[in-house]
Amino acid sequence: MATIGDVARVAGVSRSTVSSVLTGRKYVSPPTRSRIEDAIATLNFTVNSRARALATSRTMTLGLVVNPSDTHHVSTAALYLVSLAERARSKGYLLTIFAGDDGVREIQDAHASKVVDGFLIMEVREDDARLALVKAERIPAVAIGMPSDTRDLDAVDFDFSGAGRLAVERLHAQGATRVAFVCWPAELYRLEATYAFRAREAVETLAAELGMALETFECASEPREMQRLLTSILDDDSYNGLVFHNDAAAPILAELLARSPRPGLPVTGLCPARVSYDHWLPFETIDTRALESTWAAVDLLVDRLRKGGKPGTRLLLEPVIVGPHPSGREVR
Amino acid sequence: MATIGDVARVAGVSRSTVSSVLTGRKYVSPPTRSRIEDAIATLNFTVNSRARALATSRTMTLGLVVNPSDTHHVSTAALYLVSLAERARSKGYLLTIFAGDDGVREIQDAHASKVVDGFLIMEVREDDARLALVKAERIPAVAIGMPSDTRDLDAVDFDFSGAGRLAVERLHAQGATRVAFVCWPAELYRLEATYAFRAREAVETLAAELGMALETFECASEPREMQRLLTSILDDDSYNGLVFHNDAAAPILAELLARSPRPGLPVTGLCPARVSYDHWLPFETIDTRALESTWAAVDLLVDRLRKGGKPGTRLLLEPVIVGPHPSGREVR
DNA sequence: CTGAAAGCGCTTACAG
DNA sequence: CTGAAAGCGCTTACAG
Repeated sequence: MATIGDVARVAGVSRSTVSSVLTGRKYVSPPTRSRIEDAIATLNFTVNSRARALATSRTMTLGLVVNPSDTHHVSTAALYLVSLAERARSKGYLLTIFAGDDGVREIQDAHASKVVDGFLIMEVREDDARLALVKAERIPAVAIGMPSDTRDLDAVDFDFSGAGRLAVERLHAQGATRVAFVCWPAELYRLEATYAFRAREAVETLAAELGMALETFECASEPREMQRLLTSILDDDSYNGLVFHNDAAAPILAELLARSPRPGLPVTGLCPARVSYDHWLPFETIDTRALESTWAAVDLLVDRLRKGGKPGTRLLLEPVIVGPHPSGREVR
Repeated sequence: MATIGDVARVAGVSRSTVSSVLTGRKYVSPPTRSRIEDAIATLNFTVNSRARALATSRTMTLGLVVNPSDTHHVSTAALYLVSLAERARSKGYLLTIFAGDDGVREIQDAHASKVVDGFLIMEVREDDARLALVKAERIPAVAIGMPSDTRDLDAVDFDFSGAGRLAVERLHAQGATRVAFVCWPAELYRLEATYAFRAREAVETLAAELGMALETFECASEPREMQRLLTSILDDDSYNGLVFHNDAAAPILAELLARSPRPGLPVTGLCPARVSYDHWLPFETIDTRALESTWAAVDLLVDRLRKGGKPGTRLLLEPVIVGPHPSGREVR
């Protein structure tokens, strides 16, 4: 493998001059530059990223911190990993995955060993030790999720509160008075996963304000349980509205509604457009914009890394209604 | 951040001795060792991975090469990214994602810039330029998929041929004589994605041998198309058997069968147990063991990296029948 | 506009 | 058993 020294020799210049054209941080006269470029081409030279990382103390890679057990519920998040990597790459960064039960340890280790420049933290909780760590240690990071306290923290998320309210409004406008709210497993609310409890809070609060009778059903993660719960709700004629926030149960709800449609029951779902599309959900859905929010997080982190500055940006993506069957829309 | 020099000073030894305890490649007397360990603890020292990588010329990270457009079809693969990262980490490696339309370029660049030690190549095709590259350049890599020619190549996959045969046998044993075979979109066969065409070849060949009438239906990737195709097949009473190999269409088939069950129609599916479980597929399924095969690929690559040796290992995972509704089994 | 020198933080023969 | 020295392949002030 050719090194910068080889290039310098072939081009008849010093190593620093080669480095100058490589980094582009210094003016190099056109003739010298082109001699160097020729040498690079003939030697098929590529900068050694390890050496560069050591010299610059930047690795040009982002760490994605996920909790492997949470991913079980939020497996849609996994769908976006590849897109995240593409997004990062388009900005000159690589993406490496940190999946460990103890995210704090992962971040500490990775930061101490200087293996990445910053972190994207997924499946954020209201009281999240990982966020406390990055704040305290001033580790570059952005939260994908929205805890209440975002002082000194960069955070990006879909507006789950707004979406919860919008869902209730939609049903209210259709005359719903007795509404069932099917949501995630109880565990996620115990953990206070922000995407779960923000939506729930909004749904329950607005329903109360509007004088609607709302019943909340935490939905277990076993298909059998899901089916039992959903069947009992669909069979209960007293409901005239359903708010649905559980990506994992979406295919089963679609199945049940396909088996016995309930045209008189307005349903509004919250899930990524991709889920709505793949399962062809037969009801309107508020796109939780999973892809866009993770992209925005990448953009924000890269920006912070490049320009520095104090964290504290809070970015919330607006709810958008899609479907039923948004097959006309570009979805991935 | 403390460096190895700081540790050496505090412990009153040379930097090389510190390095010896860090790498564990040299004997260090217990007293010296414990002085060094104390110093490491009090200084909260962590090896700088960039410096180590430069010195050892190993990065301790694996590159996962995926094709972002294929992932659309094989989105289940994405489900396993996190697990792959965990598996790699358990062996001391990090995992970074390379998602680009031109996998060859990705690999070349990453290899030249020495950003990873080896590659896991997903969604392998029969005639795959990425594999040609790693063979020619002797780049450490393992294919997740099984091309016909595996000379000088490490390859791991689920036995899609065996599974195709098994599926046909199952239906044959149940007296099926006129069988519909629903498979992936035509595009995947044009590309000769090995998991797709191996299964298909096996299904078609064995059905012919057994004198069964088999009709193959390539299934588009739009839900609407899927539904149309599946409906027309289910409505056609002349079929008395169905082989189903299309993870993406699984939820829709489940939906249709839920709506109008066809107890007289034996169905055998090929898909990851996870898909069968999540969608609660109402028919038996041959688990394509996606998680296990990717794990095996990690293990093989790490082994190759550690022990060296000529590539040429060919590992095929045996088909296993699960379901219907394998809810009793541990699935992730 | 270009180059010589020092430095990034490790590891690894090589002496002793 | 331990240490001094060279080297991994870059970048970056600093001179000139």
